[in-house]
Amino acid sequence: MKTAITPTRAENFSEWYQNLIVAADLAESAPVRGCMTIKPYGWAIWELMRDEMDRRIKAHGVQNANFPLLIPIDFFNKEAEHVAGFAKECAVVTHHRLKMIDGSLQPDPDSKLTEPYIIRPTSETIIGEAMSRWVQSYRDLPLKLNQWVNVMRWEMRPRMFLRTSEFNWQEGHNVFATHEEANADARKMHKMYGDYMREILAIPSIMGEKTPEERFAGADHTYTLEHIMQDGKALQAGTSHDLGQHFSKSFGIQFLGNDGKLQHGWTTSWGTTTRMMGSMFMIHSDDDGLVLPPFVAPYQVVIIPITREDTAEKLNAYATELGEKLRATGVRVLVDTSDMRAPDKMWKWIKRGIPLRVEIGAREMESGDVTITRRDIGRESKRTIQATDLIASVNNIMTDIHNDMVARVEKRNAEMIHDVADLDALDAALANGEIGFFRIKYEMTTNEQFEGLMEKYKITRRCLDDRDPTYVFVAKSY
RNA sequence: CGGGGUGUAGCUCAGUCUGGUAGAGUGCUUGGUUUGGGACCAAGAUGUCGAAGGUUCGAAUCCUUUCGCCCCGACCA
Repeated sequence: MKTAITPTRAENFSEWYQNLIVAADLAESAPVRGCMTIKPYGWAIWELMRDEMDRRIKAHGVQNANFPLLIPIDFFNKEAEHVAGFAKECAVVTHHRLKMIDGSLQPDPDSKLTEPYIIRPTSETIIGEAMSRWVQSYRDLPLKLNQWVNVMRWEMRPRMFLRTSEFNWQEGHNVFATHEEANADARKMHKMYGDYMREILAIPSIMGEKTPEERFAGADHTYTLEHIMQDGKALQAGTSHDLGQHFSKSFGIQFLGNDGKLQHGWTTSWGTTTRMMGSMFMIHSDDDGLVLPPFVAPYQVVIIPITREDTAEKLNAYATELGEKLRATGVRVLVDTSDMRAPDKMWKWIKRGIPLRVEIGAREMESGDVTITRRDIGRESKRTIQATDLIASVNNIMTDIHNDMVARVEKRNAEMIHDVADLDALDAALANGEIGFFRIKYEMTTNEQFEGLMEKYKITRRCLDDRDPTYVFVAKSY
């Protein structure tokens, strides 16, 4: 059977992924090293994801703000671990003017900045500086801030959506009076992300704490959401950090308690990025292209009139009218009356992952029927129902699709997680070509033998198992 | 930054070794026949051959310089 995407997932997974992005018209690589242009269809998905995430963030009492893109270099210098973590991937702004020199436009040597700026790779430092002024009294706490911005990390190995030099994200930064509150907050945001990914993106996450080796630069605790791709590799899709007092001490975030004593605050930071989109595309899609979870699909339903020359006008009008009735139930509908052949339209929207396709031919227009096909299941789900029944049930169909998608990923995740008794068993499984996550006692991974396996198989510790933190998941990752 | 590739039509690439004035597939436009899971026929448009310099009667092709990108390593939301 011919597939819309070649090669297929089984033939070459990473090439399939690249072609998927292009075929679904989501993004293309930009004329800037490591960067991508997110195209309108891809951005529409991000806007839906962002809007829902933003609602949930605000429901936690967080306020949005916007901090500068450029960060003075000495801000970065204030937290030692943090510098070490990001120094190797920073873009630096050194000049403020261009000049024509020997016929080519170059930074004007006379415009060199006395102190360079770095383009933010993350904003703990510049937000920390602001917080040190904004937090004076215990009455100012908790202070909860978030921003939706782009950041830049000069990554060595870019991949569309998964790792680009520039990416968009939300970064939340909170301050509390006590460590208990801060840690509870980091966990709360972690859980919020997990719920969001399941309820909106139809992705059940592997959730847990990062081991000390894998922690964020400058954090006491890092809570992560790991996703399992169809090829068994891991992808970190979101994190929440308990930063302890590292940043409050580096930046002087201090307040007077109601006991009259001056003390340092306790901060958290938490973020999700456009990488979530990559995860969602990789997890749900198939050899015919994108499969979108209904709640973030820019169009949830596409109506395709199967026209002939003599019926086109009436059928297009009828389809448009049906589209209006469906829209009135709250679903996002596209009526494709464009000047293309019907089969071409079908493939176009299959590749773009629209959850439900509705086809209407001339006879159906007379009988009041429509033919519907679910994208997540494919042609086996094709059936003919009354248009009035579709209108009555379309929202339930969306929920069904979403729930089925969650269940499918949940089943696959379960199959992809393997318990291993010791390092020899892990070695044997990997040598045998087994893919997925391997669950092993954490204490078994803190030795040279494990270092050797990490090297040999390119595996890393993903996170501790929330259900029993003496166990750790290890896997290959993106 | 080390090792290996590559740059030619919107896209994917052939042509370079052996110099002779620009090609294929796909996409695009038009016309006709088609139309419920990727149609067919015909006609047509599209190029500073990454850039600069050199050799030559003549350069995509040979030489020199230079720039970009891709893959493998270190890094990572």
